[in-house]
Amino acid sequence: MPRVTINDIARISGYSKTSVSFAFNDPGRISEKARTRILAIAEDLGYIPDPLARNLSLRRHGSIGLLLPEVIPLAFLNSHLSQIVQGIGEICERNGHSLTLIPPLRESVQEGVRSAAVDGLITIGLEPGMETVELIRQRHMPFVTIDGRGGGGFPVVGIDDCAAAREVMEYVLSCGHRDVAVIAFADEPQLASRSHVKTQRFTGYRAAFESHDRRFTAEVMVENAESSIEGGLAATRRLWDADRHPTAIVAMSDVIALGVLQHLEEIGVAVPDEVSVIGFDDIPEARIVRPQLTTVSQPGYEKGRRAGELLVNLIAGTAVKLHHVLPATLVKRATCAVMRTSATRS
Amino acid sequence: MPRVTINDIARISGYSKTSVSFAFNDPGRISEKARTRILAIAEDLGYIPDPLARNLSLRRHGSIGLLLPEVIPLAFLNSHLSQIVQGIGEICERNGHSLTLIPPLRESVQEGVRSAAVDGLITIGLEPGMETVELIRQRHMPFVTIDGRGGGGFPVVGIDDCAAAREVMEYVLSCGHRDVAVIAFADEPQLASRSHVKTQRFTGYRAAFESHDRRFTAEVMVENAESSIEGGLAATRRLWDADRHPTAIVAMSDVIALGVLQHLEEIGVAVPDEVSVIGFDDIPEARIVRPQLTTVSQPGYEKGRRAGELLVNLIAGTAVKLHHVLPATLVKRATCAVMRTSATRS
DNA sequence: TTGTACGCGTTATCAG
DNA sequence: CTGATAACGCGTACAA
Repeated sequence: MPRVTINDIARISGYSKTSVSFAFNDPGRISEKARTRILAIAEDLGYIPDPLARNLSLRRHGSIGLLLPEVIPLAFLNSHLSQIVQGIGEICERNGHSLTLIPPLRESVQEGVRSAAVDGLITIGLEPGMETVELIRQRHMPFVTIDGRGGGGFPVVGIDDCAAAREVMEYVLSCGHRDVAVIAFADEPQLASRSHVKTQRFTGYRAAFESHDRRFTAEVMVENAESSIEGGLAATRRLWDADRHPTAIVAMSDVIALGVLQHLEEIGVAVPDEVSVIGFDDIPEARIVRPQLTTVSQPGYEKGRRAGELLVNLIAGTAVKLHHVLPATLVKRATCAVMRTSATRS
Repeated sequence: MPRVTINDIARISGYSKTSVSFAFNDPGRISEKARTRILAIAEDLGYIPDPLARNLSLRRHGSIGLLLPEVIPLAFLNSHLSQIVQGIGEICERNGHSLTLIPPLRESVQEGVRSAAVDGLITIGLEPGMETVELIRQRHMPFVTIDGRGGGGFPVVGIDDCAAAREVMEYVLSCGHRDVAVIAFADEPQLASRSHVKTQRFTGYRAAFESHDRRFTAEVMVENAESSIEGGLAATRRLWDADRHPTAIVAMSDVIALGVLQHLEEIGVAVPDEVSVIGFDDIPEARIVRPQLTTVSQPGYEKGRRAGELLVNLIAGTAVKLHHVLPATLVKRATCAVMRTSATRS
């Protein structure tokens, strides 16, 4: 049995398409008699308006898009994203939207934007001038960026990454650490979704060093890593394989830090006695791991919620504040300790 | 500046809509001259085909739907879902689809199905005869169920929950535990997405008890809980508040078990010395928590992957095998111990 | 209160 | 061989 369309109902009931549509969407505009008859026939044939055609007519999709900078299996390796999704989800629900995850299509983020069937986009780490931004604008599609560079008419939700990074590094330095390693986000070939955050963090680290009369660039070991447990594990392995033994490792994300902890445990290095480890994000796992992870708590859920709210307002044309900076705070748990005054290492 | 449509390009170029469309989608069917001219004008005006209209024409959405039994913030509290999403994501990517998360719309799962703008649905815990199933069928929409009841033409991907539950409980009993508590999934008012799994698990538990010449129903304490850390925490609190102190707690999910561990730690009960705890799923956190969680490892990623593959084949009309049962194995880590032979409790 | 016509991109079918 | 016409699906502004 083929699909039942509005025309079938119109033909069989003897009324026009318009009347059938009104029977469902604007009952007051047709006679009670017509409505009853139409609804009965529709019910009988199991008529469901085709969402495809319905969306075209209404010029809306009923869905909000989350434009991912990387493939889904990779993106969800970081539970911070999961938290953001939860926050966006709360708003979607409230507004009767679904949430469409848009990975790079045929390896191209742009291709994803071109064909995205959504009413608006939440993006990650966009900056004015990027090609992706131009494309979104060309499609006249409302969008919000999480962790991007704001300013102008650019709608952004994020934290002050520079200040947070500085606070972390000040803490590490004040603990007496002299041999510090930073495990940073790897540069992405595609959408450079973390480049702004990365730059901000480095600025913060540098400021901390300078306030201690030290030189970041000359003193600190920097490793790049995929933001995942595996990434943190590999980066730490590279460090030790090259015989570089920092006494403190500052990771740009908790999942990376989790990998660091795992590798250190495997090679028998005690945390925090021999090496301190600090993460960033404060994902749920940070409280589960032992010792509990010292990290920067940033509100992932709230970031998603705000971005969702802002986007919905942008779609409705009622947006007021385009620039949202949420609080982030250093949470001192158990993986960062004051350096012992003995010889730092061999 | 308003949206540029195919009609604008047709009008300005002097060709018809057909030719414009061919210039993009079937270059061989128009002259080189026409193509060049059309493409130039389109480029110039920044023409992007409206995905809304394009989808209607092609009768496809370019998206796969994941029908969630509960609101997004709640659903993602369990990382097992996150793993499933990753698996589905891998397939989406490969086929150029996006992934649409469909929460209950206006508190109704059915409403979500009605308006879902997707080419097919991956659902959770559906069983033949359910209202939701009828609705999906009415929409002529291909679907796959994860953790549902199979048989007939019902496409299912899952594990043997009964056997896995039996194995868990056999192990617990063989460790000498006499006072066992089960923390089960709470019954859902909406889509009963966990009822089949729950039934299967109970059947398995019961079988284990019987093979030990004991009676499950009479002996075991059963608590229901939301599948989240918070849920496990609350259930454990209820147990202890009622002065019921099992020596082994069997949770139906790892997140619940994580909550159990957290509460036991808070009230100073040693795991596994005083109480053993067993989870289900083997989410990444099970290896992060200390002591490491004894649990049933079921392949969340693979479940998603298989479901995605099956759905894509169903959409293409090339599906072969409709019933996929994946392996699940008991992983003995550190939260379940042999009962000491001393008095079990006061 | 109800019907006509339009919008959108693709493609089967037909005309030149 | 090239290019145009018309139909698909629905909702709704506008006309009757």
